[in-house]
Amino acid sequence: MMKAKDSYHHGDLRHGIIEEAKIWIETKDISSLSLRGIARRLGVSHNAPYRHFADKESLLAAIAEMGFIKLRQWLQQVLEDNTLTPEEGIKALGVKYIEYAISNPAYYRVMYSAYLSDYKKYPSLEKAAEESFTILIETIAQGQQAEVIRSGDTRELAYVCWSLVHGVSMLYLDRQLRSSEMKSIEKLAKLATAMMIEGLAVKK
Amino acid sequence: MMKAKDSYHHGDLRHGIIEEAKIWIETKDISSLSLRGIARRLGVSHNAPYRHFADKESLLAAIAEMGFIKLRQWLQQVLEDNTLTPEEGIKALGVKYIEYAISNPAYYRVMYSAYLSDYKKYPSLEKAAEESFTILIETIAQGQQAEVIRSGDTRELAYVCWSLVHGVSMLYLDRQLRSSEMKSIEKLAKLATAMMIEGLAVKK
DNA sequence: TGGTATATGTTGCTATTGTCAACATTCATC
DNA sequence: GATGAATGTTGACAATAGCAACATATACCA
Repeated sequence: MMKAKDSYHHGDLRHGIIEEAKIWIETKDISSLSLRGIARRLGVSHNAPYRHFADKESLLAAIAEMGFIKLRQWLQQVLEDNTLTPEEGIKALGVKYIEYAISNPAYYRVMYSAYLSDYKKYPSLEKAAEESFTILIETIAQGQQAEVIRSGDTRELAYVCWSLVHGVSMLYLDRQLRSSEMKSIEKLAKLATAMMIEGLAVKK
Repeated sequence: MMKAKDSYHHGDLRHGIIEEAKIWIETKDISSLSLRGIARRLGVSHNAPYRHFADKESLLAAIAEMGFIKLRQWLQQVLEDNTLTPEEGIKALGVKYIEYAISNPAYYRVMYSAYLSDYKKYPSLEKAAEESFTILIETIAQGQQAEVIRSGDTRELAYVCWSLVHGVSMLYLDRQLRSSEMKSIEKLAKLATAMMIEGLAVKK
């Protein structure tokens, strides 16, 4: 199924639309994204995208879903290193999470933008989001079993961790962190996760 | 300057627009917000809002600015209690911040939505945002002077705290925290700030 | 091989929106 | 009471989302 130029059919329009949307969001911004604009860039009629996405929100949902799947893959990489202690694992997950957001701004913006009002309308998106979150939950649970992470509602602890790395990511992407510190976003990520671990640790 | 019904002039249209926009964002969502819709609801011509706001983004900027001013007021209330230790103060600030976000979803959404692409276009907004952040910075600095908060770049520590409470707030507003836990958002806020304090504390 | 259902793309249309320009009315001030 | 400024209105234009009807290519089957 090759892309055939000048042919009636595009070849892989669905994929092309998603890629173009990602570029748009990265270079311009998400609020100006338009299906017609994307169609224009792809040299396709203004209604062609509707053969692949029910509406604009469905396109965003598809992108978000891919974003969560990719996020999970990134986080999974961290777990492949079996030499890490539970604390190191959680810290590494946090840093990796922030790295992901920064490296994939378009994905991350769509995943957590208010443009996707109702997650529940897209079950596969919800599933992908939950699956990436599961990695964090399980890692924390392991730490609790090893008695290096404080006991208590695992999901709640995971929410706190998630909130922290999500906050860092969003503030960074929204350019709320002063430019001088932008260079040291990695440093901030490490500081944040290090502090998080201290809050997670069992009291001695 | 009373609101005069059936008169040519509205009375206080600027204020009315902002209030109506807030209601819209709370009941519907920010992406569907339209100036014409607001004008319609206020029984005013579709272009009347342009006498008060240069464009749609300017309206959002005005709302965001008010949001930051109000946030600062909320946080300031915490500081008025002189009996708090630095740690308690920081914890209370964090909880108050989250309470603010939850109690004022429309404000908070606008303050941190991607719809306001360029903060720098609105200097007074930037100033209001920085001023509310200053409260956190100064409180942490005091804790450092009292040697109960770890030393290091104060602004960076403040960024971590801000990220955490921002993350909790955004995830809550975006309904990413499971409904069963939604009731206990206050509990989550307390847990998060308590963990944060442990990460901030000086090592013993 | 040829024919047909289906997937994919196009054209044309309507309703809505943001925003501009020109005009109307009221208010505030001298 | 007159006049300039503030505020509101009317009418226009371009862009957009999304629907319906139509066109073309593709896949699959007899």
